Amino acid sequence: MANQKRVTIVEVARRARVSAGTVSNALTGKRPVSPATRARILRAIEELGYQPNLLARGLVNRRSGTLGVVVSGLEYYGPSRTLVGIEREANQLGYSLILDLLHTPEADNVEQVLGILTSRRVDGIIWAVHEVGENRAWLSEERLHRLPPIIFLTMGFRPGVAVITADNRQGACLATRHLLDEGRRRIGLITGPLSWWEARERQAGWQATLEEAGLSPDPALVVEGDWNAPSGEAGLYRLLERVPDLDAVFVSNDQMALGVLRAAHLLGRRVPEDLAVVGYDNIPQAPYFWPPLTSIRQQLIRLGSVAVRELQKIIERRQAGQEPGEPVQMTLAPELIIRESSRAGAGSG
Amino acid sequence: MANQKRVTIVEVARRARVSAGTVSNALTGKRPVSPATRARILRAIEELGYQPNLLARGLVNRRSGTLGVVVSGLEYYGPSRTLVGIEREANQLGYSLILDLLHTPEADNVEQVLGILTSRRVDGIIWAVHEVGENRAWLSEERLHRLPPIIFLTMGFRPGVAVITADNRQGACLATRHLLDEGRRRIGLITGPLSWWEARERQAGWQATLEEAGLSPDPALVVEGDWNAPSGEAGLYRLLERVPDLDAVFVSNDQMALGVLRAAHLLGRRVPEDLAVVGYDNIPQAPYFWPPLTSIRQQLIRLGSVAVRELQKIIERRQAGQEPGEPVQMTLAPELIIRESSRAGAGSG
DNA sequence: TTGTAGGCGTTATCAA
DNA sequence: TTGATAACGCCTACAA
Repeated sequence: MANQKRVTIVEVARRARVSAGTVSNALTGKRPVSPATRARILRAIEELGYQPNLLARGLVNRRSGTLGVVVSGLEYYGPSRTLVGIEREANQLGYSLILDLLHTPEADNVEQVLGILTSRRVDGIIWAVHEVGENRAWLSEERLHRLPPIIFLTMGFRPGVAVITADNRQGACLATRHLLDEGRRRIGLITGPLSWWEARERQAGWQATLEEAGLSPDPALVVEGDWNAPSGEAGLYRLLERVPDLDAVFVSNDQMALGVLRAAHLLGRRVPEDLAVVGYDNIPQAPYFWPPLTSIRQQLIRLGSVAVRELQKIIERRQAGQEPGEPVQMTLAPELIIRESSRAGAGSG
Repeated sequence: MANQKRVTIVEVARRARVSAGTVSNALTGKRPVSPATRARILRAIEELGYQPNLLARGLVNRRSGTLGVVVSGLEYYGPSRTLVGIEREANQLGYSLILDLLHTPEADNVEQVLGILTSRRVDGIIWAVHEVGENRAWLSEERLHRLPPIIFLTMGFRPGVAVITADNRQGACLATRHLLDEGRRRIGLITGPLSWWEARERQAGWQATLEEAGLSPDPALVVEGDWNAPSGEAGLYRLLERVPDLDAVFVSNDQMALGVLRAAHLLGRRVPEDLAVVGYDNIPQAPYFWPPLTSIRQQLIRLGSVAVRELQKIIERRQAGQEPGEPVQMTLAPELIIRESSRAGAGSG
């Protein structure tokens, strides 16, 4: 296994009795090759078990055929869905993915991650890290200039930056309006940590919808959670202390909503009769909560695939030496999934 | 931005008034460089914003510094945890990850995936695809020989193949023994699809434990599910038809257990008084099920990190031209997490 | 349609 | 300790 000559394009060429360049042409199709020689070449490749070296290829072409993907919160449902969408589309377009995880969205090793991706000469970057606190501080026009094309997921729009995101505000509107339509009037809100952009967006949607309906978004109706179930449970206790006649809660994710359901159960408040509950994310378990949970579905897989396609456009434009043009800023519509936890007529059967 | 000369190691060298080789040595530390010149070099790097080109480096070193990771079922809890562990450790050891997803474990594009990873010259591969049906048919000694070092997760041991896996059989033993200890005697089983190795292992653990206790693992006690909640729900109905005095179920994952809990609820069977339930995986929602679900925790993050470390050992050995030696075959111990769904004394409060 | 020469950005070898 | 020089494996002019 050791003294085998490494099989390169030159070996293939030798075997097929052509030059290396011709093999290259046969492989990439960038220049015509006669059927006869192509056949010889393919046979040689087959016999030798030749595999082109993409490192070498990338070196000369100055494009690696890779995309850097930076993700946080992969342990949650949302990010992993998005990653699936990214991978699928990237694969489709012939890119490989170089994956980097930030173990917390506030991670301080951003420069290190960017450095590695740059050194690996990725053709583009997808930044799928939740916008939290100051974790976009590094994002300056100057910094972007020294980076490959990059597209951001899940953050607010800002000039000069390509952003694609699910419409969180709209999702919250759908949820809140639904509760209003069901005749609820004292609608509480359990948010995610307000340092998170998404949490603030969802709060804004709730607030706007209430105001539109002529109701006051009383601060007493709002409790800040931490995305996890225990904070949802605690949140409902707090809310009911302050607002005993609460008749609905919009909870910023399903995980916390699960805590809310438990609290309601323990307090003997019937859901939905006494208290309607709507979550967010529509995780796979939601239909099996007790009662089944109304929630907001986001097009997360689609988010991922759209991001890749848009990124590719940017890459190609830059490759062609064209001006970047106005960066995409796109928003994907959410969808309300109604289940028993908020349905007027629903009993607990 | 166009007529800027690309900043390579040669540019740095020119600016620091040394040769390219010296810059390389300063960077890699493979050969000594005098403090003075090193300082000049570092300054030049700084001023130029130089980023080494890892493609070129990989080409000459014949090691890319990347690991290929092939995963299926990323939408589930387990695989994404494992991936987190892999990424963390890989990062630690200085590897980048090239990610490939199989959208179904029976995927037929295995050769394509292997081809890409080989072409990208990954230093090693982690195959984190569930063993299902014939999806290991490609795995032959001959095939392995033409591949970079590779380590498999989640499959049965076989000679000559490096495998690291959570101990599914042991997990099932823990679950079943716990139910026996709680005084249960008619213990049903809802399995995953039996084409899955893990499902069979868990069944084997259940069966062995029953036999050990002198009980018969009556086939009537077994129903095959599909890992999803509806099949768990349907499974309990079927089970109770056949075995009306069933007093416990071991369910092969938490998702199906969620369905079981719903079925029990709808039938008015109290959990755990009438029916004890144990799941598998210990997903984050499990403590918030109603009642909170007893489950089996697997060390999935650890599985990932151990896999990377073991893979590195193999890589280094091969790099050093040593014989591969006996491949690792390691099993990680699971842990029983007891909650109300199976606790004797537990009421539903 | 095919061959030849040169270069992509690094590192390793051999001198100095 | 440092500097030339030759690979690494592939692609692209340019020439034939």
